[in-house]
Amino acid sequence: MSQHRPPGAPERSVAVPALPDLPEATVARLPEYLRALHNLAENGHETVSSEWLATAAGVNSAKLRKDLSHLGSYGTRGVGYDVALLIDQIEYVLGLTQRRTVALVGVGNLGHALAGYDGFATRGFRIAALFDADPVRVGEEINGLVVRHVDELSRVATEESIAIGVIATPAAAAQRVADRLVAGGVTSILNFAPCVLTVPDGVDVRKVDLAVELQILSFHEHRKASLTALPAAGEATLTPLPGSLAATDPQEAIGT
Amino acid sequence: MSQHRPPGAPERSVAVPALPDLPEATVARLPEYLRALHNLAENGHETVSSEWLATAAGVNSAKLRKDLSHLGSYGTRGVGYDVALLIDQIEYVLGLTQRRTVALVGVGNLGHALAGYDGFATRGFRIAALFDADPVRVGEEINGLVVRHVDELSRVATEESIAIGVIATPAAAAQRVADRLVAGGVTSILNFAPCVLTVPDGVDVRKVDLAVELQILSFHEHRKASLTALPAAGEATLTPLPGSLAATDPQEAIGT
DNA sequence: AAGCGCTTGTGAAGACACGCACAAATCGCG
DNA sequence: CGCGATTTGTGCGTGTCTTCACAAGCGCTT
Ligand SMILES: NC(=O)c1ccc[n+]([C@@H]2O[C@H](COP(=O)([O-])OP(=O)(O)OC[C@H]3O[C@@H](n4cnc5c(N)ncnc54)[C@H](O)[C@@H]3O)[C@@H](O)[C@H]2O)c1
Ligand SMILES: NC(=O)c1ccc[n+]([C@@H]2O[C@H](COP(=O)([O-])OP(=O)(O)OC[C@H]3O[C@@H](n4cnc5c(N)ncnc54)[C@H](O)[C@@H]3O)[C@@H](O)[C@H]2O)c1
Repeated sequence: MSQHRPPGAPERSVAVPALPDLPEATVARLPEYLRALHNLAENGHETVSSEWLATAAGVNSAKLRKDLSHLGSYGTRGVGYDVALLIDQIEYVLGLTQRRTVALVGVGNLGHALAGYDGFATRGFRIAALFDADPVRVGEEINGLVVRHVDELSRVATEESIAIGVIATPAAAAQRVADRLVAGGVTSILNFAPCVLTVPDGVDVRKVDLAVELQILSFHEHRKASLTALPAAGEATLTPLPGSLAATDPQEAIGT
Repeated sequence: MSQHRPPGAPERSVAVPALPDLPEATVARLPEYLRALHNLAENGHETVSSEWLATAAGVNSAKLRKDLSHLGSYGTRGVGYDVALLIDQIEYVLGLTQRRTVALVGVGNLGHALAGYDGFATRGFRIAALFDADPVRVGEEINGLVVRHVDELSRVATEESIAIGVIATPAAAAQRVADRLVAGGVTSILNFAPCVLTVPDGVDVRKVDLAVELQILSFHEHRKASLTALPAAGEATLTPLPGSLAATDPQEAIGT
């Protein structure tokens, strides 16, 4: 995650937009803009105002304009943005002009759903390989791809130039899988297992955790309830230490 | 999302922590701490230092201490935090002392995986109902729950006091489903469909979009590549506007 | 060709988040 | 009983993100 730049490189201003240093918050919103733009393009719109696009993406219009201004000035005052041009710009910046290959590890419950998901293909990615450790699963064909054994992971990742690894194994196996991905030269990982991964510098990890999302929602539920029901002492029947709820997570302990 | 508090209420310091106003960033990290704490508890640890817990949760220790300090002072200087106590505190704040009921709408590819996921139960939630629009799917039994028709959604949501709705339908159907959830009194929604939902004030929506995550990773890949390969003009063979890549998303246009 | 309405791009201010660094507190030991 | 080792809780400087508000630019109309 080192954000340094070699001070020797004199920042030669090529004709290419040359990958400006986008704020991370902006990067996280660009995909949303892109999706909204594709919708507009399908509906035959050729231009769109920041107000419109912002609404479609669910953000403030000033924020959207500032985000887009970081890519360069591709809007026309008094008119708006050219939809097709903007799509190309954002896709270029996001690196979607070359379709990235994805390896999916862990073809269980969730993995099956992901393997069969058409959203990969339609949004710029290609699943190039599936892996699992279960001998029963290895060899199975899903969507035209044969599940390989995870022992082949590093080798295949290198051979097929896998760009992104998706981990859908139990948490206990996730770190091992991540290590193998890294060994295979993968520098981007999307982790669905509820655990923290340790990876070398230069490798990006993003995590999607269903339970985290639900618990955040739960907090707000709790808050809303305590605001409306406080005067009547509604939910405040606290039960300070109600034993232990749930706990025992089958997904083994932290191995450190 | 109105963050106001009635200025009349004199902030009576009850025995209950009384739901402090947590920064949103803190709320988003609490579930991660909770998971790490459960791991520690399973391994028999009774106390933990901020340093340890921070590492396990993948954050800076000062940040962790500040986060926890917002819940009140439950640590002991020179010793650390009592694991069991902290678990109870965080679960209380997150509103997990009462197990929240979840309704899952859209039992397709992804929905099946979610319905069969044990992470709901082990992390404080209970799936109370499944819904789908496809007559073939309605009636199917998954994990002891019968799939109901989505027309029953509002009614059942009210009857069963559903706290959280999870949307796993195609994007084109998501807004309609959200409307029905809201009509049934649901005030928290987790949306897996790639679209923006419009909901009344007081209803919280969180979105999980696989493609967004991948595209963010793609950006960083692109960036890493352009940094290392720039001097040799590696990937910089730009092809400024390479026609249109992919596009045509089968998931219908924005219905506004 | 000038005016007018519309929309972009951005300066500035405020809000929020982060992380260092240290004082205050606690424990264990001699 | 006092001291040193340890760890929490937090004040503060710094940087990032958001939002407002408006000047500058564009095209259309007259
Ligand atoms: N199912 C869901 O809806 C869901 C939702 C959110 C998160 N998750 C998380 O995703 C992960 C997978 O969930 P699931 O429900 O698919 O579990 P699962 O048990 O159905 O599937 C896990 C798969 O990983 C394989 N596996 C185990 N060890 C492996 C290894 N070392 N290398 C390669 N493959 C290995 C197993 O053979 C199995 O096929 C879990 O960490 C879970 O917590 C699941
Ligand atoms: N499959 C994945 O791995 C994956 C990953 C990320 C996001 N998603 C998103 O999740 C959603 C579901 O994906 P999927 O692969 O499960 O699709 P799917 O087509 O397999 O399942 C969709 C289900 O929703 C049902 N449905 C359709 N309209 C409905 C309505 N009005 N009310 C109730 N149910 C309705 C369908 O009958 C079907 O069973 C999509 O929006 C997809 O983009 C899927």
